[in-house]
Amino acid sequence: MSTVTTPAPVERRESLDFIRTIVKEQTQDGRYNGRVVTRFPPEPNGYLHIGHAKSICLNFGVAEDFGGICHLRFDDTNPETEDMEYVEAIQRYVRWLWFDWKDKLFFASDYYEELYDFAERLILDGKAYVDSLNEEEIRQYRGTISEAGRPSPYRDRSIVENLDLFRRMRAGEFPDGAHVLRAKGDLAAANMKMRDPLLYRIRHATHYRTGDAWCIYPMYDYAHPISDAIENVTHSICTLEFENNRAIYDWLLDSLFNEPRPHQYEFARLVLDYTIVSKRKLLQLVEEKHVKGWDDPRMPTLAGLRRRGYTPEGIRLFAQRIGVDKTNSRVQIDLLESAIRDDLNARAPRVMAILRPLKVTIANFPEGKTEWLTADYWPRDIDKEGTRDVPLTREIYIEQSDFSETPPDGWTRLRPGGEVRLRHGYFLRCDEVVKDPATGKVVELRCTYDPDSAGKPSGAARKKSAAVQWVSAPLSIPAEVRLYDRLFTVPDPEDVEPGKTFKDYLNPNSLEVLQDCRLEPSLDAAQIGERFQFVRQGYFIVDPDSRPDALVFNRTIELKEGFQAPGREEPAPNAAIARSASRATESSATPTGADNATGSVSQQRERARAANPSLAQRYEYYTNVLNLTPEQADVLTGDVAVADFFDAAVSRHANPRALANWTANEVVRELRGRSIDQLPFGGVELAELVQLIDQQAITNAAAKTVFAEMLANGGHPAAIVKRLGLDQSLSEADLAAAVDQVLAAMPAKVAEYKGGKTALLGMFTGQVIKATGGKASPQAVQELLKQRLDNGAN
RNA sequence: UGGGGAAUAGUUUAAUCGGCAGAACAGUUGACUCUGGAUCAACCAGUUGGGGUUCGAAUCCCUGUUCCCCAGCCA
Repeated sequence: MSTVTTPAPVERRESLDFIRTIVKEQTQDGRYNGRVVTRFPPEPNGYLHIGHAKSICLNFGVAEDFGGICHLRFDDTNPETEDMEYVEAIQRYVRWLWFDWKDKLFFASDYYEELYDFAERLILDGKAYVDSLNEEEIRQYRGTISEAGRPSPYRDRSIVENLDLFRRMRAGEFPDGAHVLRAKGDLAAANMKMRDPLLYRIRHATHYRTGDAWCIYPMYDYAHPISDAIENVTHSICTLEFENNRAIYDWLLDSLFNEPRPHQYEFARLVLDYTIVSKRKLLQLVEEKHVKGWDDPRMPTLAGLRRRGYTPEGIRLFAQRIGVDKTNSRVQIDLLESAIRDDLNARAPRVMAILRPLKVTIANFPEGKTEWLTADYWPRDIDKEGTRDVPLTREIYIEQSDFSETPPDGWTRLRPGGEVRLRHGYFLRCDEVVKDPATGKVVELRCTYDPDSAGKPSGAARKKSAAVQWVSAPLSIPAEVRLYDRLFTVPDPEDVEPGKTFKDYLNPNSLEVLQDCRLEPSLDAAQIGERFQFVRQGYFIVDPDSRPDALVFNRTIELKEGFQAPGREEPAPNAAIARSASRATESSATPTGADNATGSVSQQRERARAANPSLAQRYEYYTNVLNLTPEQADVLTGDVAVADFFDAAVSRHANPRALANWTANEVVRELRGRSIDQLPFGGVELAELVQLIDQQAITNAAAKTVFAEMLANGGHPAAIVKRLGLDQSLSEADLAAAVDQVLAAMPAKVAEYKGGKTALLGMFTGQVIKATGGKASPQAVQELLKQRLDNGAN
């Protein structure tokens, strides 16, 4: 049997994630002429892990979905940490996931010359300078999050001097740290990243690709955006912690390139329960021998997962199912495991293996006889065919856990005097239990089989007994089987108690090696990397440690447990405890009632009133005389222009309450940064609109339409109403017709409504109002709808 | 404490214009089964709190709360 070697089709999500939504819009509006170019930009200084898999699936997946391409670019701008070994490993695992970068393999180090030229151009444009402060001084000068930075004394060097210095930096005239190239950003920027970010530093180090050709190296914030632009990337997708860096990204590309240029979008990185992905910590696990290496099957590296037996398809399925969003989240391990099982279920042939053997002698089976029974590789529900023969002999092994002297309720396996089916074979009855007199441990079962029961239905009496796996004692083959459990005992190993480290949460039982396992003989020729389901136990893969006649299997994952045998040790009981504990911590934070508003926006308005007595007076007037709520008055008096707008409205139409609502809710929302007097209409026009509502000349819904029109093009409400034909001239007959038409068009929904789903009334209402062009009044519509629907008249 | 982000079932996520809160995983129950698997069916369960606008709010307005990121010559 060999495992399938083409990617299985992966299920699709029905809706687009926010990145794909953006890409779709932009391909449709032609911004990039329909081009979609993404990139996966690893730094070759470590191994890929499950978190990278999410990013790979996103970047390559988006390209695939929109007929574009994803570049594989190594972001190798730090000579001290990078290595060719990682470059190769990374390529290997991207390919393993079945992704293809075609001929688009790039290295930032190939752009060093170009990058350098752009830097000179920035200098020439007066946008970058050589700073000669040392590292500590630069930190000092940068300020903190609450205080602005100060300009470096070297910030105003002349272009000529900057150019000269920068060229000499390149020429190797200075030692490490003597100078850096910095962008002229904004030292007072609240975004720390914009306080004159470093572009180049001096490093007399040998680069794994460029050797000693360079002694200045670009920083990520400089190299990354320009590399994207050089490659004509359209969508540069990265994780959330780079959100602040986007300001540099945009600043740099706007300085150097024209639209359409690349743009950066950020998504939330994967955080998986019971897993760490920090390079430093992973390295520590390897170096301190908590695991056997980078590809230890307990490691979250792609190397580890592969060796464990996880499939690329399963991992892609997992990525598909967790989706992409900007919410920081923790994914339960079940989601991953379930995806892997789903994939393996359809592709791993079933075989019989005994992990913890219990000897069974079948008393009525002739000594020396071997009966070959035909066994299917696949269960009925899998659409695949294939069989092999398994030998039955007088002495066999079954799983220790399939026998119990004192079984609990609901036990379907073997018990003294009880029966089970030998899978693919006969029924077996346990007649006698043989124990070690010294320990009292069960060492053998004496049984008899029913020679007439092979291949026949179990019958009612035997229906609820299990069908257990077994192997011939003399004809089975030995194997080592390695059982893995989660590496950590807590969901979040990085969330450590004081005085502890993540290593204190290592699961001591994460690996269990079974030496005395017995496999059915068909497994004799199993190849490294082949996957099987050991019936009723889980999915297993042949480990590279295997030698001829000394097979080693890794348990990829257990089958979903439908029944937990009592007495069987649960390896990670702390899991449930830890989980409920973490939940308790989460919910222990009880919201406290807010006394005084301290939000910055409300503070600004308060400050405005404090600074301007006229606003303060108006606040009093609005609350005391016009009877507005404090909240309304607050919003209206935070800005003179807004208050003026409102006053103008009130003087035109004396309904302060309604005008306040419109101003505070609808008008303010549309400002979005601009001042209220930049709107194409004023308070007077708003008042005219409200007056039309008050006079019942138009409905509220129609008023919203008019408002949108005023917003777009200005104009007088009455004129717009006329132009749009929104006068409330809907006759009762017209309304009734609209209602009937809507109901007739949706018989299924009507039935649902009558079945009790009254929430549909809103939907019907909306439909009718739309059908009448906003002319119908909601109250009238709903009254009529209820009449029609509740009378049950058909 | 400044700036930037994010809050929808236990978990990960959907929800065109303001109009039916929909899935998957987990859990529970049942059917089926020569895997206590798979499959099928059903159930459980949700809009971060408080106000407001509206006939109608996850969605709009106001106001709280919580969480994440930023002060590397790392990426």
